[in-house]
Amino acid sequence: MPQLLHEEDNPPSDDSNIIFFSRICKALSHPARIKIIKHLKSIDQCICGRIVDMLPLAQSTVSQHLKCLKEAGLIKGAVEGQRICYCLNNDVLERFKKMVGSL
Amino acid sequence: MPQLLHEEDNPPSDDSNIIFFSRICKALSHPARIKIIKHLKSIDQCICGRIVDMLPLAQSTVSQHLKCLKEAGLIKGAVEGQRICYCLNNDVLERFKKMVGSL
DNA sequence: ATCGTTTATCGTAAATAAACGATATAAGGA
DNA sequence: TCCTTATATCGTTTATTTACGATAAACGAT
Repeated sequence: MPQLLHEEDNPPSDDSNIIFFSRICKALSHPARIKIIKHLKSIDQCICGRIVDMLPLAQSTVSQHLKCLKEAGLIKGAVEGQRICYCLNNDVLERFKKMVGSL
Repeated sequence: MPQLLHEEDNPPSDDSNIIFFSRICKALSHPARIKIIKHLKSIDQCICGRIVDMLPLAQSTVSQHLKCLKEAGLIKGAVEGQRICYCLNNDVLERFKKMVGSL
């Protein structure tokens, strides 16, 4: 019987781990984005507008940073009526921490 | 008696911690540089030329990546006659790991 | 003194990132 | 329906990154 290939069956290769890791690092390579992560950590979740208020940057710039974090998988955004509520994606954060630990 | 100000006396501000952290992340935001770090971790120290051999990149490009890691403080290079011997800077690496832990 | 080896730096081209204002979109309230 | 609010996206400018080949600098060996 031929073996079925499911993504979950194959542990990520060393190389794809490194790619994952470098992507997270890139997402965290800007002070504004680190501040966003720390803020979300401290208050659990946050409306986009509060994040804009927190940072000395234009709304469009903050939106760009949020997109960057979202694309890296570090945060998730949930629509709440008119607003977007952001929170950390702890799975990704934990995977990242583990990999840093093994540095 | 006026208090003398030594750098070491002032714990780094939140902000300068964030700057430090973002710099390290930027240094680790490229797969080649992560490979260099992992390699140095696994063999403790390494002549520049071996690192060049390890990576599918031109010598000048690798030299640039090494410079980037050195400027971030992650590695140190020691002249050994004609060659340069690179090794990790564990102090910086440990400080980074601690900060990741507190994410 | 010259030659080969090793590494760093320079110059440059192409790609990506960061910032902004302007504009689009979507939801809620009048 | 129209207006306001909240957020995302577009278009643009400027700066930075990545990669390379060519060249320079330092050293050891001949």
